[in-house]
Amino acid sequence: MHWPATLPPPDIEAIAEQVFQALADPTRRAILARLAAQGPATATDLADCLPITRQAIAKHLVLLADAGLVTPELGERRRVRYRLHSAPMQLAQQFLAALAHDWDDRLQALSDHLDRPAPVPRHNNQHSN
Amino acid sequence: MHWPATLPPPDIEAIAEQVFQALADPTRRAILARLAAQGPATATDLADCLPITRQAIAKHLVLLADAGLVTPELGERRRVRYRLHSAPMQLAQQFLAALAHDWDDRLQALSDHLDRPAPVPRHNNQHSN
DNA sequence: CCTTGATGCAACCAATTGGTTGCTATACGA
DNA sequence: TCGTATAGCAACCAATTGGTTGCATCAAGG
Repeated sequence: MHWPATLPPPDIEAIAEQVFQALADPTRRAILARLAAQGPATATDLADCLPITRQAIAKHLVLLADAGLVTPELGERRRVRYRLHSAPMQLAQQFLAALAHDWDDRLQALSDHLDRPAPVPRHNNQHSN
Repeated sequence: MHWPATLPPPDIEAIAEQVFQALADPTRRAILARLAAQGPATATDLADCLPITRQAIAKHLVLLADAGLVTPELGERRRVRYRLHSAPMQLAQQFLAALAHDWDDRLQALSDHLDRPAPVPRHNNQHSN
């Protein structure tokens, strides 16, 4: 399902998950690389320079379109050209950055806490061990 | 295969691919979230708070360790605790950022090129609309 | 010594995935 | 009108994946 790219994304994590899944496959990355290098292309075009069938390409393009990384646009002769769209990747990138930062924060807090399991009270009235 | 984390990564793209693959799975993200929230844990610990078996967790941990997101450390009673490691995620994040930037550059160049197939001369002699 | 709890390994299973072939429909050109 | 080329759909297939059960092993504690 393609939600219009102008509306704010319903869930950053969902977008990020789709982008991760999309980018985890080498064939998908090849498709994206081709689109980045030569601009919009049809599934048939892509099948010409990749060692798999047009239908396999088409399936990948559906997945990429769902992730928002690519948008289909109807051409003149009922041909559908797919154009690259980098916005969701930047979203995923921000998500990754936030996640890494969050992890480091939490782990730092944990380590701080575990280093001082019984913080020394300011008064010297510790009444037991 | 665990290459020692002290050596420089053999290939950024390979690391990124593994991180993407790792982060594409919700169970794996749950494991990582748990490790971020409560610190290092064993596969058995994780199985206690997730609805799948310890062996399933263990398989995910192998994958996560391969991606470098987690490092196993041998504990006292032959127990193996897994500790979170955010470095490869930051690498993947940088990879994503570079990729997005590269795409935008190439697409901008393409669009520039296609917009001016015959560059307009500087004089105001545009002879048609 | 025997029980208990934790790890590791292997086999197995079902669902998903990446890919193919085959078919239909449609748009253009000779 | 017929031929060519492209897009879309469905069925099928093999490999991978996420998960399970079962078993052998090892470390402590009674």
